[in-house]
Amino acid sequence: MTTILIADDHRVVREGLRTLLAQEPGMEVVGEAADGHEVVAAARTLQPEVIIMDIAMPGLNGIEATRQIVGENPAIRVVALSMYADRRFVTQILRAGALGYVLKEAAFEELARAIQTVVSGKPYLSPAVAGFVVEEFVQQVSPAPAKSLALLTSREQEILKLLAEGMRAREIAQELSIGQKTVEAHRQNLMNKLDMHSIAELTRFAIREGLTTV
Amino acid sequence: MTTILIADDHRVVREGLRTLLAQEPGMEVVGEAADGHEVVAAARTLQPEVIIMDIAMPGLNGIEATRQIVGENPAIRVVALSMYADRRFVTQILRAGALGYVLKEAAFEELARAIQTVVSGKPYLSPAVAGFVVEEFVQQVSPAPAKSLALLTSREQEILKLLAEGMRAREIAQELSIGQKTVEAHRQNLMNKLDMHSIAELTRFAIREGLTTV
DNA sequence: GTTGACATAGGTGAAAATACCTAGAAAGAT
DNA sequence: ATCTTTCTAGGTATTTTCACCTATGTCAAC
Repeated sequence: MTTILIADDHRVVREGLRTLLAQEPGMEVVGEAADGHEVVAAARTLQPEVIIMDIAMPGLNGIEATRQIVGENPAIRVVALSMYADRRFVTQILRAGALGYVLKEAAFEELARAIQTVVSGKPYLSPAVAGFVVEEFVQQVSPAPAKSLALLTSREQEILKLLAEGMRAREIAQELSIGQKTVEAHRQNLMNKLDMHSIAELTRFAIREGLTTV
Repeated sequence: MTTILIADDHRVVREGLRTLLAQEPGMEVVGEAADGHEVVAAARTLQPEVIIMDIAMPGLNGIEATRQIVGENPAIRVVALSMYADRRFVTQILRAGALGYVLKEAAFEELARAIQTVVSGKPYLSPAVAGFVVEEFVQQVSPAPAKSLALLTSREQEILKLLAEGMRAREIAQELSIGQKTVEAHRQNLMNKLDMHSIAELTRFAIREGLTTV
């Protein structure tokens, strides 16, 4: 019996997956988690064989959660379940220790196959993302270093969130009761840390990391 | 027997919902759709009593799809199933003709209750979003008019996509082999159409509308 | 055939973003 | 105790955004 932990911030999605998995012979859902911190804790106590991991979760995202979980117990197999066939997500979560990457556009049958594959220790990638891995292998492309929220201080995250919501430096300064120059300094610092150079990039990053929603 | 059509661009989510609904007595899933155009067509041929409608779908989004479907057949009850408790989404899709609004964070049991409620012609809103409607009722706030991609020309959509991906006006001009001033004019025009005033807002809009991904 | 929408592009000006610099106060770590 | 980090904020300069204006050629609609 393969024990499975489901991590996704949408309860309806968790319940749907749990019901589908209940119909798979040999698979048993032993727990659910709604954010990154929960899944790290649940992995520690439940010691599941497989974790189905959503990437976009509030708080700690799926990539960081995977890094921590696999760091603690490399025997746990993580299957990333993502909305996006984005090369950065694929490379980042694989480097963080995930063995599988399945798109939400895929059929459930593919997810089941991925689970069966990773329990035997072999990787499984959705066809649409397998190409990225091959490309990087062939081209010896050094993947973009993983940028994550963990690089930012809490104040910087706060500034980033407000920037991504469309506020100007002056407005943020008023909101937080600090000087406009201070906000600009924070913005510059976090841009340097993330190696980003425009509000558009910051906005996308903030959404990816769950700091704000679209 | 309540006939149900599921519209969501993620196949795993559709299958999960279908399985969960199959266990509800008196409910029958008669079809699925993966984007807005599909659901409009499916609604016409299948004539379901209820449509579970994801808001963020490629092509035609859930709000526009709802507007068209309810415009054709007001007897069809639409339950919006959304990731976001965003007041604009709530007001827009309700004005487009949806009767229900359920968050993906909600339990499946709540979705089932919403379906039962709307088949009897009564609205159902997740508690987290009901407040918006009450507020607008109380304050007599005129809701922000629905902004959609349909307002923009194809050239404007192209510019918007590139802006949202972090490119500057000068870079876009080079990319499209037109003048920087032209790009700026397009940007200004689409900002006026959408009543938005910053790159951050445009970026979020572009992601919401599926022009680009995070 | 005139009207209107669109893509193109130029001018002007204020505001904001981007990118550097320095620097002090406070808090935490080795 | 010293060092580092963080938050704070000021200076300076360049580039970009944002918000108006006008204007021309094209093309489809009426």
